[in-house]
Amino acid sequence: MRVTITDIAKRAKVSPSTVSRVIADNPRISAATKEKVLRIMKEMNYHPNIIARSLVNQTTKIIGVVMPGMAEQSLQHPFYPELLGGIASMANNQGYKILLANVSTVDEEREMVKELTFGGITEGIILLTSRDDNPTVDQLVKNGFPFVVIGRTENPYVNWVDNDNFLIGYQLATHFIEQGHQEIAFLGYSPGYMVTRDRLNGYKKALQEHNIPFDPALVIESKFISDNGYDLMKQILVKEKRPTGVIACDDLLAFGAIRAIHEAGLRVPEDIAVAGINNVPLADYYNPPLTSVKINAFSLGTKAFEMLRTIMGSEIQSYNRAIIPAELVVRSSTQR
Amino acid sequence: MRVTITDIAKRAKVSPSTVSRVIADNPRISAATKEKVLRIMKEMNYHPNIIARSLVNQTTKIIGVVMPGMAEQSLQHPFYPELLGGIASMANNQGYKILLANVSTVDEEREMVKELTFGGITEGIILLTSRDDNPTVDQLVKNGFPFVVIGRTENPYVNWVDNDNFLIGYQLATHFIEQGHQEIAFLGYSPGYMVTRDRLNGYKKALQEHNIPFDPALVIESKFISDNGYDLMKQILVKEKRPTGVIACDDLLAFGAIRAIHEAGLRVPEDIAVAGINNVPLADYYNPPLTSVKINAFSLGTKAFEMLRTIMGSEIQSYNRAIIPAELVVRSSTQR
DNA sequence: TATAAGCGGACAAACGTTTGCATTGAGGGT
DNA sequence: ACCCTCAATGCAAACGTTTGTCCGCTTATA
Repeated sequence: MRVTITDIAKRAKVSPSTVSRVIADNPRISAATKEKVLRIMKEMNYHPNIIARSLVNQTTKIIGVVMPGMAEQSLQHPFYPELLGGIASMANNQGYKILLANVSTVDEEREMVKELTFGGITEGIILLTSRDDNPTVDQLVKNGFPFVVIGRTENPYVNWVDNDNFLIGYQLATHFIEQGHQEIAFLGYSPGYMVTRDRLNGYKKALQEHNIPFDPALVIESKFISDNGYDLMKQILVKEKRPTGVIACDDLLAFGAIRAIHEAGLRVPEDIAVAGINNVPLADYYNPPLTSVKINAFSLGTKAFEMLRTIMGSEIQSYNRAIIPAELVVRSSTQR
Repeated sequence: MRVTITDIAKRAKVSPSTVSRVIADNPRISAATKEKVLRIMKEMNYHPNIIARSLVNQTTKIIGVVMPGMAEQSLQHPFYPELLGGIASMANNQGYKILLANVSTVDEEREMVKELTFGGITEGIILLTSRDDNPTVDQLVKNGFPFVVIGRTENPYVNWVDNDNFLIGYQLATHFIEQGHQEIAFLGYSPGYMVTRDRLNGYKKALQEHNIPFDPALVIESKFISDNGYDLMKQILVKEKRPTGVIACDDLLAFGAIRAIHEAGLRVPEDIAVAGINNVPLADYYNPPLTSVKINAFSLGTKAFEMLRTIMGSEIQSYNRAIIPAELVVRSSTQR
């Protein structure tokens, strides 16, 4: 049997309310009794029951983090844990805990979000998603629960945090063009994901600014992160018009692509230059070291939490967006 | 204002207890009222308050997962998220949620665990640790809270799940020896971590069985995962007696080592064979593809949860251990 | 017909807190 | 000596559930 506030009260010969006020450090309690109660609390190894406390003051100090398909390969990507780390570190600082919900299907996601919003256990939600047709988001908007999405969302009523993926695509393409490339493949476009769409658009913009015609044949679609770049790159290498540069939507894709290029007897960057996105730890150690874009996932996480706190704490409705700067990291894989 | 069970009761002209029993699908409620109440619940968009429920029946369906230094680089390692995914998927199936606690310091860990155990919010804890002098573990043992550690622990009163790291070291070394190697370096030994100690011992055993003298100079210490293998490998390459094989305690270390070897103008595996541990996704795509050991982190997670459930559900005290088999994956980096 | 049995539902206590308000007692001003 | 004030503490309601017990009604049994 756990020791409760009344046990303390009895032992200290005061009322439970007094004990409660001691815990809250209420100034109306005299120093003498405060000290006595505290001593007894130590003696009996008392710890307040968070559930009971939550019930009365309707606040749990818990936020929910909903991630898609943790069971799948996607979570093996270093991006997720770094993001999670950002959220967690900020949350910790402010005395919040994180309820982690991993969902595999859309239905599961909807059900989980429903439970988290109405169950009274979380005060706010951070949702990881980059698919743009997300019914969960609409649902959250509808019932006015505080939430922040990581990943740009077109629904105007949502608060989100993201990198500027358009700019990322633009900067990468510009970098290639400045290095003298004209035929630049775009690897890993995935129509359902806004991330890749934005990046592709940025890429197009850069081409346009330099009067390079856009060639749809150079865009290779894939199921976002999961597909491996090796196979995708092979698709490119068999084409008659071989590109001299490859922008991959993810470093892992880029690694696969480089391997395919090597196998074809070509060199990186001399024959084909390759860049990835996300700047995974290995990018720097790969052979050749891979040009990439540092996404600052950790900051993405801290910012998301900060935004969520703002929303939860404020009476006035508002819709916020935050852009976390990404930075191009040029390495040998794109430098002659 | 959230809609409560009494709101439903009023509207349905029944008592709150009846509504509660409808939710619990209690057979004492007639089909007619059950149907009526359910309809009204839908209409009013009712969802039970989990906090209140938890308070009365002393069960939250939440388990805590305590990870060290999420804020640090360690969590970027694919191992953690895969493990987390295993825990989460199993937890989800059984209607449990996960409270994620990331702690940066030992003090923080102790404080967090105290809160989780006494706060009444979690029913059990999974602790990730591989340091063997862990005061948190002793604390948990002392107050009899159900918990499982991921990582072998010497304290006899703890339940744990782990790979057989001794066997992993043994198998890797044997593999090298069978390939004709005699001078095999061991990269990434970290005295504070049982996992690397076990692996080193397995390695020694294999040497001994083949009458190869153990040479301490071939063991390169490092701060577990964080150090990069590139620098460590350089330390080896300057030595007069160059090994022909390298066992790295982690794939990331191995990648760095390979890079250093290449830079020194040597080839893998012809001049020096290299193997890692953990079998990260990239191991298969690296150049050359890296021999590694599949750790099955996902199973580690599911098993840990399963064990925790067993402990929580059982009255009788018992101390359980589980070994998740690891499997050697031989690739070109160690094959002539 | 009287009564036991059984069904469906209501009542109220309990879970461990917090908090507005009431109560008590001491001290000070008149 | 009286009242007022104020400080320190106690009382009890409330948060939203669950659940043991009791009650009234119907139906079957003797």
